[in-house]
Amino acid sequence: MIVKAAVSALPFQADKIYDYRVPASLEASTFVGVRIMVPFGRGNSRREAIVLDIKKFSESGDYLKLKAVEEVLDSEPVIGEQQIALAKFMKARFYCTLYEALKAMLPTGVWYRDNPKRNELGGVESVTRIARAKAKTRDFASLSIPPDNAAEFAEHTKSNHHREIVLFLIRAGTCAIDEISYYTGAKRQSFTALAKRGYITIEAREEFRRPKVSELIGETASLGNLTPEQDSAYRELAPMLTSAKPEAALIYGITGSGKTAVYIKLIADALALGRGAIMLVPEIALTPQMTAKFTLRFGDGVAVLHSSLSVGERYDEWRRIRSGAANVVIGTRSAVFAPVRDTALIIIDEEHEQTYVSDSSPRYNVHDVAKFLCAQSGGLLVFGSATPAMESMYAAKTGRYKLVTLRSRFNAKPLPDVIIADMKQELRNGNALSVSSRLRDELEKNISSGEQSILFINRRGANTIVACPNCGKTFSCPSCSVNLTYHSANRRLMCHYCGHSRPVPSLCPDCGSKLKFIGVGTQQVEQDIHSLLPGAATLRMDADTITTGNNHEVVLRKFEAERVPILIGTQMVTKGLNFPQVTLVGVINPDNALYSCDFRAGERTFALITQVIGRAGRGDKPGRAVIQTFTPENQVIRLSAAQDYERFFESEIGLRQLSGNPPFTELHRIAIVSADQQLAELCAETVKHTLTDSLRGFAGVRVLGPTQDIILKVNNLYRYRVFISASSTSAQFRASVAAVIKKISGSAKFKRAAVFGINGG
DNA sequence: AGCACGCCGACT
DNA sequence: GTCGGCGTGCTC
Repeated sequence: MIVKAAVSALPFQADKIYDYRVPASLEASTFVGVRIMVPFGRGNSRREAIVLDIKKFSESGDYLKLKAVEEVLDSEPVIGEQQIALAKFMKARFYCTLYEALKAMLPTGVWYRDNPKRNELGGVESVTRIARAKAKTRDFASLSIPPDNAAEFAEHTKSNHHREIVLFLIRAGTCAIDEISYYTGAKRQSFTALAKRGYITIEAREEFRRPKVSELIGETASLGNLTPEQDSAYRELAPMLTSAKPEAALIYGITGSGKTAVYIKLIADALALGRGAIMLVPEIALTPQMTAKFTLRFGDGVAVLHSSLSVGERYDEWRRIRSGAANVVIGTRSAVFAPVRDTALIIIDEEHEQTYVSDSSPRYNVHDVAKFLCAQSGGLLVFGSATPAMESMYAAKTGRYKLVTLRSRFNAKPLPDVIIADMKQELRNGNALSVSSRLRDELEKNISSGEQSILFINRRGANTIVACPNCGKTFSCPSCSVNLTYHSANRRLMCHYCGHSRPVPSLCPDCGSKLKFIGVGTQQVEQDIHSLLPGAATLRMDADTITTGNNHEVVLRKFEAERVPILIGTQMVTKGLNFPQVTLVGVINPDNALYSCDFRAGERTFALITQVIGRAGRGDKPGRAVIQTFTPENQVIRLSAAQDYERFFESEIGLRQLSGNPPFTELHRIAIVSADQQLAELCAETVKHTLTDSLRGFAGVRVLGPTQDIILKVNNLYRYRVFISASSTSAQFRASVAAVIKKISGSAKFKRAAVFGINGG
C-alpha cells in the first residue's frame, strides 16, 4: 500500500504530493484524511503529514525505494475528501502549500504538543505527544435488567444508595451519574458495585463544551414574520437552494433593512432539506445579537466558531459539526472550513468587510473559498451588504449573481439626517479641536433631551505620534521604517509592525523642548468634549479600554443600562449595535481613510461612513449624523452623506474601468522580502522580468513594478512588490506564476530572499 | 525550510 | 593532515 501525502513545514517551491510506503502493520489503520509521521529529506527528520490518497500498488514499480510511514496519528480521519479537494484548489489559487491549507481547516485542539522526556543529563530520552484538547466525557448509567426485576431488587436490597439509584433509573431511564448522585447522595462506588453485579451499565459519553451565548441586548429578538419586502427577497432566493446548479446571490439591503430575517428563513429551508448551512460574519465578538438570534431559532443545531473561544470549546464545536449534531455554523473567517456534512447554503454577511481576507499564511479569501465549496456541493452562496464590494455589485449587475434589493428600513424608520461639518471652516473660525461646533451643538441637544450619541474615530492610519514642535524630532522604529505610535495603556511608544517599544521621554532628547502628541485618538476627543461640554459623561471603547475583564459587551451594557450620554469609540462601535436611544452619531475623521494610496480607499470610506450613520435612529425617534471633513466637496463624502450607494457605485466603477483595476482585472501581488536591500531590489527586478517573459503568451496581462512596499522595512527586512494585472486568469496562468515563484525562490542566487505570491493584490 | 554533502582556507 | 566555513542542491 502507498499513501500520497501533504508534508508539513515545506517551502512553497518544495511543496508537492509525496509518496510513502505503508508497512503491513499500519495498513489497517491508514485512511484518507488521517495524519501520519513520516521521515523527510536527507536527514530523515520526522514530519507530520496528511494522507491525501491511498494506492494499492506502486504505479512506478519502485515501491521498495519509497520511505515508509512511521506512525499513524489519528484513529479516524480529521480531513474529508472535499477538504482535500479544497486544499488543492487553495494551493493553486493562493500560492500556499497543501499542508498550510489543510492546517487552516483544523481547530488547534486536534494538534499535538511534543512533550520531551529528559534523562538526568538533560538529553531527550523520548518524546510523547500530548493532544491540545481532549474530548470531555461524562459517565451515564442505565439499567441492564428489565424494570420489573430492578424493582424487585430495589425492594430486597439492604443498601439505601443501591435502592435509590435503581429506583431513579426505573423512573428516568439513562441518566448521568453525577446527576443521580446529586439527587440520591450515592457515591461513585455504589454505581461501580451495581455495575459489577450486572444490574446497571456505565457508559462514557462524549460531552461538548459549548461557548456561552449572550442574551439579546439592545433590540429585542424579532424572529417573527417577514415584512413584504423581506418575504419577496426570500421568495426570490428560496428556489435557488434546490436548483441543480450552484448559484450565487447578492442581497443589497440598506442598514436596518433586516437581512438577518431573510438569512434565517433560508437556513431553515436548508435544514428542512436535510442539509447544512454556514453563516459568516466579520467579527463575532461584535455581533452577539446575531449569535443569540440564531441560537434562539435553531437551538443546539447551531455551532459557533470564532477566535475568542477556548481551544476546548472550539474543538468541541468542530466535533459537533463533524458528527452532524450541529448543522448550522455561525462564525468568522475560518468557519468557512467547518466540516458541515452537506452544505446547501453559505452566507457571507457584510461581505465587503476586509476581515474576509486572511493576512497571514495561507492568505485565502473567503469569497473564493466559499465559491469553490458551493460549486462542489451544489450549494447556494449568498452575499449580504448595505455597501457591497465593487466586485460583488459588478457581478450582480452583469448577471453572474442574482441581485436582491431591500430598500426599506425595518419598521419604516427613516434614514438619519446627515450634516457635513467643514473642518477647514472650523479652523478659520479658530476652532482647532477635534469636535466641530456643529457636532458640539447636536451633542448638547441630545444631552438635554436625554438621548444618547456615538462618536466614531477612525484609528486606521490615524495613530498618535510624538513629535518635537521646536526641532521636528520624531521617534521611529530601529527595525522598521515607521514612526512609533503612542499607546496610553502602557504609556509607551510602540511599533505596530515588530512590537518594539520604548518609554516616552519627558522632553525632546535633541533640544529639550516639550514634546507634542499629534493625532486624533479617543482620549483626545474625550478631552475636547469635556472642555466643550463640561460635566458631560462619556464612555470610551477602544483597544485601551477593552480588556479581557472588560469586554465589548460589558462596555455596551454599561452604555445602555446607565444611559451614558456619549460613547466614543474606534472601529468597534460601527458594527451591528442597535440601541434605540442613540439618535446622533458623529464621524470625527473619515478623511485619512480616503487619502491613502490604495485604489479601494473610496470604497472603504463609503462603507465606513454608511455603517456609522446606520447606527443612528434605530428606535422610535429619528436619527442624525454629523460627518466632519476637511474636504466637504469630495464626491465620496457627499455620496456617503446622501447614503446614495447606487451613484457611488456608478462613479467608482467608471474609475475602476479607467484605471484597469478590479473588477475589470484580477490583481496578483508578488512579495519579495530580504534583509539585504540590494538583493531584495535585484530579486524584485528578476521577478518582474521573468514574469514578463513567461506570461507573454497570455493576453491582457501587465506586469507592474517593482515598487517598495508602503512600509519598506519591517523587522529589518526590506520589502518590495511586483503586481500582475490580468483581464482574466486561468489555471495555466496561475501555474505559470507559481512556476516563476518556485524558480526564483529556489535559485541559489536568491537564497537569502523570500518570494511569495498573494492573490488579490 | 532544513539538512547533508563538498570544496576551500586556517589550524594542530 | 583535518576541522569547519558556507555555497549548492535535494527532499517520496
